[in-house]
Amino acid sequence: MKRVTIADIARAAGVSKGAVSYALNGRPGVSEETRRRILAVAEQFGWHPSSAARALSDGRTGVLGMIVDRPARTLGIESFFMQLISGIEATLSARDVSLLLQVTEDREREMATYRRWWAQRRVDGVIVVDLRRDDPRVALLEELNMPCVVIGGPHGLGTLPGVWSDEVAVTTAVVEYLAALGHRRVARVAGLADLWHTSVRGQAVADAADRVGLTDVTTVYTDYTGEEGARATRALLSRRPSPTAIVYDNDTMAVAGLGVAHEMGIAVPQQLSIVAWDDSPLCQLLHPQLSAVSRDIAAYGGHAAEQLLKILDGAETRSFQDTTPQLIPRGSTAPPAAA
Amino acid sequence: MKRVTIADIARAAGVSKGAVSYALNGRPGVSEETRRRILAVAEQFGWHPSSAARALSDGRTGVLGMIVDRPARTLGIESFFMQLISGIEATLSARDVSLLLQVTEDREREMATYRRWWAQRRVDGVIVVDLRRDDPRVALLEELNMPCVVIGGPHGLGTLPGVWSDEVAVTTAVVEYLAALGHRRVARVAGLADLWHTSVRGQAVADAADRVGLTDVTTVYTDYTGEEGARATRALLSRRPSPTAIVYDNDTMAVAGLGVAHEMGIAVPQQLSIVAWDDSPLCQLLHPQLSAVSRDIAAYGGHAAEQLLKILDGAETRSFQDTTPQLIPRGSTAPPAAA
DNA sequence: CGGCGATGGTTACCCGCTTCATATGAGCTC
DNA sequence: GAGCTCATATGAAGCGGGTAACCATCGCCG
Repeated sequence: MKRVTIADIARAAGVSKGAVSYALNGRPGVSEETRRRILAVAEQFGWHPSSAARALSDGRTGVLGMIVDRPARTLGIESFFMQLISGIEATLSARDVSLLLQVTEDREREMATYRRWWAQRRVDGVIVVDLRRDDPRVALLEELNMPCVVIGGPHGLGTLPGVWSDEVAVTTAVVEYLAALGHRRVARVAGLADLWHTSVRGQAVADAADRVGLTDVTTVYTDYTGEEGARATRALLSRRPSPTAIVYDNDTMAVAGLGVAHEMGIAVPQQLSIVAWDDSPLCQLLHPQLSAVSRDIAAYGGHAAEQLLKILDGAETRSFQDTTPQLIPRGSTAPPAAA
Repeated sequence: MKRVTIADIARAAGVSKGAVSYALNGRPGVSEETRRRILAVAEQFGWHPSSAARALSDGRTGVLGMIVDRPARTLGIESFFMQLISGIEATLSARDVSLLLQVTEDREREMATYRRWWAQRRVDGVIVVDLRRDDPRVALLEELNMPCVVIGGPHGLGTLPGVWSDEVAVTTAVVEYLAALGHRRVARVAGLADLWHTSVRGQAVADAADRVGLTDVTTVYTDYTGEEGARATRALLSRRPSPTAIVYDNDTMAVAGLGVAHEMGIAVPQQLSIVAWDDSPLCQLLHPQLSAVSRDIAAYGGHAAEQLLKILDGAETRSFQDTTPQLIPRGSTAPPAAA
């Protein structure tokens, strides 16, 4: 079954291929009446221009790429990416741009994919996630001169544009809040040590702790899984003296931590306060409900997509600061039991 | 900065464009020595053939599409899709095929996108999820004659190939297990009523209940969110007599249900047994750990991708039955308290 | 009435790759 | 050495659009 092409439309409308192209793309060169006739015929045939032919001719594919480099095991448990993706999609689909997604467990492969995608002109640009310290992808993308937006920053971006939020501000707010409640021994169950935002939060915690006079701040690094969150929590709660508050870098680990507290007979929030990073519906389903740092992840993705589209439209590459995440206190935080 | 094309490679290697093409694609027509020389030059230039030009010429894009039509709100909470996607990717990336993803909240838009993708030749085929009863997408894809694989079945597929597992068998096993424990009043908090697998499970529950002599089986339909799972649980546990066991169609709702039981002072598993559908690490982080129906979702996605690739390679369209999900009993199921 | 600028439309070439038809020449056979 | 076959390589035609350059009308003005 032969497929419909621009030539078929031209023939059916009694005009040349060129006229069809002009009509379709809203360019001058055809009268309003002819344009309408052509569009009607196209509609009737259900014709859309071949993306390959169009891409070949004008060099644009209408596709953005995104590579997620996390083990499958940790991907499923985090709602972050799915929310991010739906935010990106909401922006893109309004402009008929599509998202090419790659999931890999290998950083070399991710780099190779950027190279290949660009060499093949498979995408117009990419959205980069999980910015790391000394991230080799930054240099690669600069070298390739490939349009992109990094979700993360403002540090470690090189000359690349980023979309980021003020992690320092909210981290400080969390520490100050816990200090104000009376906590003096606070721990943090962090995520992957070499992600930029992990170290930004770490630095902010240290600075804020200094300022409010917390001297006993412990950090444990994990891979974001519930297992490691549980293990870290057990270790922390087995110390003497043990922390009276723990901040988790994602909700899964916070849930696991709550479970461990139950298991060890430690009452939350009476004996232990818990704060989850990245709020999710899950945080409100538990007892007690988890105090959490909340941000609109979908909007975040949407902004990144918008920035990238602007860049592709010729705008100067600029970074974008998103709204600052907010701490939402719920039932899992309270003043510590009298020492 | 002009980009490298096949002509540059041909010139540099001192051969014709045709020879480069043959060498690259492993076709006869060039000697081994020439082939090696050409490939070396290509490697050195970092050249990859333009996907657009290739697609235009041979009609294949090397891209598969997938559309997820769920509200963003419910997408994030379910690990299902992310796991599915990583499984699909694992299969695809081994063959340098990419996945085009669209997230929409609108069924009309999903249908329109299939039409557009196919008319534009943007994808070689699609993976279809969330099969519904009387699903209009089936007729559309049949009409378009667009290569596809449906995740779901074996019913309601029309002539389309599907990848599915024996939901009836595992559902029956769950009911029989609960009956064997001594439960007589069992409830099910189901997902979206018009999804095929929801009704398949419903029918299987009814049949099995009949067979083992459970007469009191209630089903409540939800949108998979924790909120609705909690609400449904509250309603069920407020009845007199109330069910002694509840089966949930996803893990999020099971977690919510556990929370409600806590809230109402109902002991799990002593007074209420809970079974979650689709196991996840989360199920093991709670106390008690949730008994769950487990399946390898990533493998499921991988199989779907494989089937579709086979079809694209000219294989006859055939359905594929995946391994049957297994019930994994944990701490949330026990014999009911003596009535 | 000739010349001029709009307006509306056509033609032909280009984008980068695959592939078919064709050419060249080496190695054989009779 | 003429005639074949086989292996290797080239040239050119298309794939389906975009667009620059060109052409035909027509109305208008001097």
